[in-house]
Amino acid sequence: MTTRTTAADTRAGDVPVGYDPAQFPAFAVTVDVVILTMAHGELQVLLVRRGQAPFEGMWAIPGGFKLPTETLDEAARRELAEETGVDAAALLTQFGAYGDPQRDPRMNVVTVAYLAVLREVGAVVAGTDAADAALIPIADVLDGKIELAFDHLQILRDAIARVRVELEVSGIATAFVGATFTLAELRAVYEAVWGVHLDGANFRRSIVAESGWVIPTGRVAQPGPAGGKPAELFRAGRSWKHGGPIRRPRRTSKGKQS
Amino acid sequence: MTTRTTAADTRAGDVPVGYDPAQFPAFAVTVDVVILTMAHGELQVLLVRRGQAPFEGMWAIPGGFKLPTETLDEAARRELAEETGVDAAALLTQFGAYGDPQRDPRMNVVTVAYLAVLREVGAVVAGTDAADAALIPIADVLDGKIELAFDHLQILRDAIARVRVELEVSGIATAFVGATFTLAELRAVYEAVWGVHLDGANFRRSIVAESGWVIPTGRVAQPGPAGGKPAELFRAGRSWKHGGPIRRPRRTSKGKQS
DNA sequence: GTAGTTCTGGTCGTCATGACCTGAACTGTA
DNA sequence: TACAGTTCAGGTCATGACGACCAGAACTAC
Repeated sequence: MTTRTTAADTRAGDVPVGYDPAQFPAFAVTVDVVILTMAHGELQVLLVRRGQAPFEGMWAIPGGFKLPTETLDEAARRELAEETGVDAAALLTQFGAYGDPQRDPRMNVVTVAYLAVLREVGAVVAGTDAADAALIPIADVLDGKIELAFDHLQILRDAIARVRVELEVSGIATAFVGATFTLAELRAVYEAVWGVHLDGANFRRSIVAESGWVIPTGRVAQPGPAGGKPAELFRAGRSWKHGGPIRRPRRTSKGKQS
Repeated sequence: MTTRTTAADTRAGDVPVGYDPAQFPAFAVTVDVVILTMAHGELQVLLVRRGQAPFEGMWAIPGGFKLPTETLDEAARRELAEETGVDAAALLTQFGAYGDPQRDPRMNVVTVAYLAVLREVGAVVAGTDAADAALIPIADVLDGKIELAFDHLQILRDAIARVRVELEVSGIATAFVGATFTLAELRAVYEAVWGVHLDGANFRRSIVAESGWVIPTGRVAQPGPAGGKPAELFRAGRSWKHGGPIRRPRRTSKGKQS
């Protein structure tokens, strides 16, 4: 705070108006989008397979360069649209930036990571080259069965940690399900992300007590192949930006555990 | 996901090995560190006064350029040490990246923002040029009494939102207080950050119930000028990275409200 | 028709928590 | 020294949230 001598010490604000861009360290800036979805009762991530070195043939999180004319959020939105066809800025949550000089062996690239939670990515992926992109269960990645390029394993880990918190503080859960959904579907989201078992009856009690969070549509869903009483259909109520309906249990309830 | 034509569509991974750096949009990357502390019962932020255009004379969050040889975390650590003399990577939490093309009128700068929670920044600040840096109550900034340069108001808002969550999910609270502290001091942190009133007796009950979170030292603190029974002194126990001791009350308890 | 399944609504007991109270231990002042 | 004021420590009490569990309703499959 006293004297600043090296270029590194120069504060951004101290740059003179007529600056020389080459005078400051330049970086490539990319945006990576971790696209999560629920499929077959599991949390899955959309990955693309790399066709070139380095890490050729390995899976990676989709992403691309930020343009000088767009914000980071806009870049993430563009990337999400390119990968899935979904154009929805509201679903994107920035959760981290990664700038290790060695993270890309070719050049010094800083990446900003976004989290996108979608329903039904499967149909979109199927429409593209299947060898190029696929939904992978996150368990397979975290277990090391699927190896990721660059530092993308760390990015994915951070994304999952973030969505776990987000589920509690913002209640992003309804983004995983469709426009209308049953409480069992919604509960499956919490169970898969948190890795806990939640009692259906208690879950219902908590959700409906959080007034306005979900809104009954009056219609009921088709029962599954196993039968059972048809479930009420709900739609998302109050925006999930303003607090979650239930809290992650501290003492884990009995039953399956992640 | 099908065909990629524009340069913007090119994925980072698709860059050939023998690349030309000028071929990709280059950005300056800076790291800004929001340094928060408690003083006079208020949450305060360390700000520096700008000496040059643009935004000359306005207050700004301290920061500087990332070097090509360091990670973002290292850059933040270096900046924190430069501003406060404190060298502690553990206190730094990355919470956001900002890349609006217009955020700096001179050049296209992407900044990565870090949160640092310290005790007793006052002594450090007093040792430097007082006109250059100062602790400002966040209320004065949020109220608009103090105007910030660039998009630093938004960055500060995000920092505060983050520390509120962090207090609950990671229990960063002990970073605000000294090596030893009373429960009243610790409680004041929660009250200031969350803007709620917490009953002292209930607070004690919750904290000591979270076994291992704080550890009694056996010593007692000097009572304040108003007297009162001397308070037990505690030290931080289990690392605050692994969950918080108390939860933010949902239904606000009666008393002062932020 | 029966068994199996799922959803809905309910009870019950436990535990967390907010509100409150009392005594202990200190300060400053009369 | 006596006393008022303050803070801390420990307790009680009532309410409410929540986990565990049960029973009936409504469906599918055999």
